[in-house]
Amino acid sequence: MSIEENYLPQAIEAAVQTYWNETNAFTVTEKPEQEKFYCLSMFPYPSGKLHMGHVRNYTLGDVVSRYQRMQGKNVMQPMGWDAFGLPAENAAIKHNTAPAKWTYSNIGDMKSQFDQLGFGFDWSREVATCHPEYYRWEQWFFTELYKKDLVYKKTSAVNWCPHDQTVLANEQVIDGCCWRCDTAVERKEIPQWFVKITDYAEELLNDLDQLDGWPEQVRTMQKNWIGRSQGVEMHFELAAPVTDITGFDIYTTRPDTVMGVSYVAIAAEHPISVALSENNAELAEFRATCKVQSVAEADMATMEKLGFNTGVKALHPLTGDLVPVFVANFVLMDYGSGAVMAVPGHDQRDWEFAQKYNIEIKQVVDAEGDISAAAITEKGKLINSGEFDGLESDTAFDAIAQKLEALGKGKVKVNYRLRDWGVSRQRYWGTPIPMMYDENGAEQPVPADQLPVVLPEDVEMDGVQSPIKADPEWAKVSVNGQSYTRETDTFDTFMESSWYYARYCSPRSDTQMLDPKAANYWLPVDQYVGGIEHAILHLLYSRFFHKLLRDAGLVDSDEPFKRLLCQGMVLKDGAKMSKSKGNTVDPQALIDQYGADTVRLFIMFAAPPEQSLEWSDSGVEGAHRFLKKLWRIAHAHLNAGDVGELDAGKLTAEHKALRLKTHSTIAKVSDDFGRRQTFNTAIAAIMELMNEVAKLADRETPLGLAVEREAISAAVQMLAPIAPHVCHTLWDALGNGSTLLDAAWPVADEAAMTRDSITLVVQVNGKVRAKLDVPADASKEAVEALALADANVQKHIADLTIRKVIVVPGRLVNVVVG
RNA sequence: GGGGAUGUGGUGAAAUUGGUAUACACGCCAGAUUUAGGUUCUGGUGCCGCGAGGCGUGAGAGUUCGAGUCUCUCCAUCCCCACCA
Repeated sequence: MSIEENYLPQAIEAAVQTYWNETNAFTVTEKPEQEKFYCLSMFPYPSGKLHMGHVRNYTLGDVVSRYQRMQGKNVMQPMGWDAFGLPAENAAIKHNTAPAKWTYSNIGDMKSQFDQLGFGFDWSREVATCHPEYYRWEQWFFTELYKKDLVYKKTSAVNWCPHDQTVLANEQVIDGCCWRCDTAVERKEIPQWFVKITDYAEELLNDLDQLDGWPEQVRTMQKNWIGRSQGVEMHFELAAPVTDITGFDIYTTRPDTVMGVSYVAIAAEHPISVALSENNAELAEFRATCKVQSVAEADMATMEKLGFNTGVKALHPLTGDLVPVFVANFVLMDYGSGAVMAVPGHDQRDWEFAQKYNIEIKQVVDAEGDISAAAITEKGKLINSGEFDGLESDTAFDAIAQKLEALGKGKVKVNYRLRDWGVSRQRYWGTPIPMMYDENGAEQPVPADQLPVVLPEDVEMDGVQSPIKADPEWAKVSVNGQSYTRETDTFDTFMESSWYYARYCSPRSDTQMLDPKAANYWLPVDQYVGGIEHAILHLLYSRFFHKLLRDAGLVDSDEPFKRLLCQGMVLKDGAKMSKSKGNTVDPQALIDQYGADTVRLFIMFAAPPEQSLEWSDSGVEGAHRFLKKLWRIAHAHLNAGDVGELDAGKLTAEHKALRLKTHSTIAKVSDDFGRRQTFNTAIAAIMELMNEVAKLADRETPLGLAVEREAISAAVQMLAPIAPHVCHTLWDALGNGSTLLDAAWPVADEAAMTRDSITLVVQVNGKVRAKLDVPADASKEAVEALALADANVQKHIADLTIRKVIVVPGRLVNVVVG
């Protein structure tokens, strides 16, 4: 088959995409006898058009998918839409439309761009999280979790704008004010639904060790987020009861310092603080100032530490000494028990607080440091601690814990930083929470046969209140003759994205959430690709959901994602591409100008996947130039004459050299694709190979053309996952028909890679003084003799004494003189 | 405050197990082809030096025959978490 002389990407790409389309090239089914490979890229939020970050993400996933398919695997690469979320509401208000309409229109646009980029998605498995067929199963699962007591309702603090009468997400609070009306944001306590992720904290932490296909960085971030700490919970009695409260618990990780306690601090929302403020206007005012502080301000840590001395005293659990009780703005109600023991001698924050409020600073641990200048936070030997004197901190931890336990005043306790997952959002564009309330306000899950609770799509947005909250009729429901009121909050959109990877295995099932047979064939995901910004939340919630699905008998694995690749950002002029910075590059314009293959090639070539990628227009030109060169070489080759048999016995030195390059390139590229996932170096190696092909002198003889054919074929196959359209066309032209997708990945021929001689570097005292061609099988002694015989080496040895000669076979000789 | 990443030519980057630092590409310079622009091809391109040679991977020390790579102390940039008791 002949090809056009010029590389015309638009025509080629349209034709190849039509071929894939007509042959359903990426539709897959379970084939138990074939090894499967599930390659998943994080589904996008349908925000409008594709940006470069999307292109990078999905090109990576597509390259891995196509490579694995050429390894003979049954590859599933699905795609869908993370369709619920706040931006749709804002866009709907701005464009005076409904969120659903805006979302579906964006999905159409983005899908067409995906097709233009040549991504091999199995569209028969497409899901959109805003479809009732999808979210009904999430609602069903939530009611199942409710029955298992893994879901509960609790009053919890949110950011509240008193002017707009609405809840704000953390990112909508700007400098403590509402992003929309600039009113100061308050903390408000409202009832919300929670899922008990803390029940799985231990397993989520321990199973991180299994995830050896995950970046260490992500595992560390999750570990820190879960934040396991081992400490002691201990009880303090109040000297006199406050209303009916006689005492309280504190949590500490340093029970060894307990003899240094000189005050205790409780949170502003602590029951004792609440009770005392009833009759104490000053305290009530202090609590109010704490309340104004936003829940999410990043500068909380540096905020001034304020305390209020309540005048109330508590009894030290071991000495019985009276210690003052402070209400402090830095104590968090929802960590530990909302109260802390303060040891100014050995905790810097307590030390500063004690300085400020003139509280005694006792030293009870002997370690390096000056207690009059700063707290001594190092561990050491206990002093001034009565019966515990002389014990090391770690031993003292156990001794003091035992003593407290014996006295019934404390016990060892593990605490997690991780909190239960609050899933209620007071917004419209999300999955309705499938709960309802009777006349008495008692909660009840919506029965399975009443699901889904459908979110109305034809609505008008007023910009303040959710349409399902604004319409009193929507919430009215009658079940078995009983009247109920529906929950009008919707789920956090992380709920939908926590299980979509599993739904892809049986996306059309309308009788169950997952078909376990399909799910257990495809799961776990073999390769997950997405942004590092999801390192904690999405990936932790998905891991949690997978364990919930497992415990519901729907999947039989413990973890959802075997191998994880987090791609870096796309930068321009050193900054992340973003609309607000005005430094974006529109992928569509590039596809129109150069074709999808050039865009894909550049983005894979410019940097390794996990590093940030600096955009360069001239770099794109370079990628395009390479594809043109590949085309030109192939075109010339096809017009050069008949290709003969590749008879290894008749090869010239030039032929052998090119075959050596071809097969060592195959070996390198295979390793780069499979093990290292460094596609940039793989492309560089293929470029080197083509540079060698271009220099080939014998392009007339059948044997020379056979050697060239071998090199070009290998290059086309290895480049196929990255630039699939041009490679499909060239592969066809080389006489293979439309078989590239399933063409077996080339295998390096060891015989072609054997060298007769190798170049050896000779150093004198670590400096290169000569390069020698030596027979590949030369002995160490022979190599050493050859190296020492070299004139330039001799010159540098001169009359110095040879102390040592180091021979690294195949690499170098280092002569040490002195 | 805690955790992590990164730092190499004019630029993006490579060097995988401690063994020739700068592969591949961009840019630039020179030449060839072309009426010209574009395209394509060839050669050159870390710094100092006429040269022999010397220097060179953020800075400084250390281990080693040998360090971009390992250890320690700094510096800079970026990211994440952050009053977590």
